[in-house]
Amino acid sequence: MAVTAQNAEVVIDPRGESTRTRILDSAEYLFSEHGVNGASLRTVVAHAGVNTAAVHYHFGSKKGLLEAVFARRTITIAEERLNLLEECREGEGRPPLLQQIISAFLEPGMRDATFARLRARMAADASDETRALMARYFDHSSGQFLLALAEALPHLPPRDLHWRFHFMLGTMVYTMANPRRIQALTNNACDPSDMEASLDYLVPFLAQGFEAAPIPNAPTNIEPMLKIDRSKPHEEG
Amino acid sequence: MAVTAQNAEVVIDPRGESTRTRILDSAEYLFSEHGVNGASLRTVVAHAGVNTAAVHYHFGSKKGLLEAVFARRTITIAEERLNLLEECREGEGRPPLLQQIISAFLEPGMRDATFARLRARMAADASDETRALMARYFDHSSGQFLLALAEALPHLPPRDLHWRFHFMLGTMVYTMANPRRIQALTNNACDPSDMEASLDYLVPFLAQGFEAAPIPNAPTNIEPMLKIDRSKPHEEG
DNA sequence: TTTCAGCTTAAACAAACGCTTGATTGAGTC
DNA sequence: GACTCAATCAAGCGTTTGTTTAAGCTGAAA
Repeated sequence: MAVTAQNAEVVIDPRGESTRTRILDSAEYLFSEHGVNGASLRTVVAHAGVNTAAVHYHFGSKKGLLEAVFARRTITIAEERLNLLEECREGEGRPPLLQQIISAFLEPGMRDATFARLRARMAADASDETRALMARYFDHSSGQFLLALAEALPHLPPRDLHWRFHFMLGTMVYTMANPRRIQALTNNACDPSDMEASLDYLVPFLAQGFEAAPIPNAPTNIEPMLKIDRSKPHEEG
Repeated sequence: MAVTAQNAEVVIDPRGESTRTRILDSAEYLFSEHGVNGASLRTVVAHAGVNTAAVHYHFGSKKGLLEAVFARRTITIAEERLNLLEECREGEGRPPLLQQIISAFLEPGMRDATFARLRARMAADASDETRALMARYFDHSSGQFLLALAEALPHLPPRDLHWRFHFMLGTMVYTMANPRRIQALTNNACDPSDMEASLDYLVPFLAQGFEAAPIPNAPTNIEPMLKIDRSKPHEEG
């Protein structure tokens, strides 16, 4: 617990640390609200109440700041995903239920609506750099969940499984990105910023989709293999 | 008919029209590749081989250029959607099949991969302006498809229907936006730029999801109504 | 008290941004 | 042949971008 503002300015280094986290908080908010290109460093430092050079002192560059924003939330998301997946396995029946796996994958990433929106923006920005950044932090847990899903759906060919995993990412990202659009479309009846309610509708929808029959005709060539089981969750850069 | 340049440069005004469409083509490509903020007017005019002032002469501003890019493709997409929906109704059984409706909704928007990517980018950019632009061009056809879906799924409460329609938009947009990510995840086995193959996997997945049982507990209040049936597909601005 | 690294500051840098200007071109009209 | 006018051009407008500089401040160690 910490006290703030007028009195004590929290625990550790009251100067450096508060500036750092204030920059991170402001950047996370403004990047998610206006996009990384759309939010300038000057608006970030104005929002954080710090100097322009502080960004470059602490993070080196705007790109470094983005990676720091991303890393701060992503590492815990990936950890919580794997923890929840572990709980699924320990639960009642040995092969975990499909809905449990899906929920374990989605829930940690949807708790924080602000960061979720930033992720959605970055997912839409298909540049090589951004894709590499996201892959670096998410590929491991994605691979683990592909394994778990394959276990829960043993009859499903890997090709179909991969497509449907991709579709699941899409619904998740879009729901995170666009709370307002569905609200407008439904006269404010559906509120995706209520993440719990979103999951109530999203998880059964996805589970049902995953359980659809495989697509019969293989148009071109043979099925691919799963590409997974790299031991390190991510590596610093 | 007019003749120009070396031989014949096609039909109408050989000066104005080719410049206009060259700007539109370059802007569509560069906006979709680097984002609207990420692609400057200077790179657009350099790619198009025209002068900077030509953009402002023909489109007024960068925002006007974006809207022109958007309008050119969107109007035909909305038309083709409604045509395909009409064909669904005329087909065999009177109540059109769920998969037919979904396919009619998705297919026209996924033919052009470049513009599809731009749409995905704009969908992730949740600014009021962008959302208003997309709503202006798409709300009518979306409303019609919500009606058709409600007809095909008479047992499904509107609330569930709206959520699932939202999820459908998500998978569509994400699949359009991120061809490379699923390719990397599956060792190039899944290629979303092959739109026909994408649809083969996407439509049954979504149809199955739509047919899931309704979510039982209504957490807060009463179901909303459908908000549709505005006669004009869009109005110029 | 002096020293010194850690951190913050105001000010400025070159480059890139969207947009405007005034002159120039060339086909159509009288 | 003079005139009109949409269309294009080179050049530059003022502003904002990410980044750097050099000086100043602060709190703890010596």
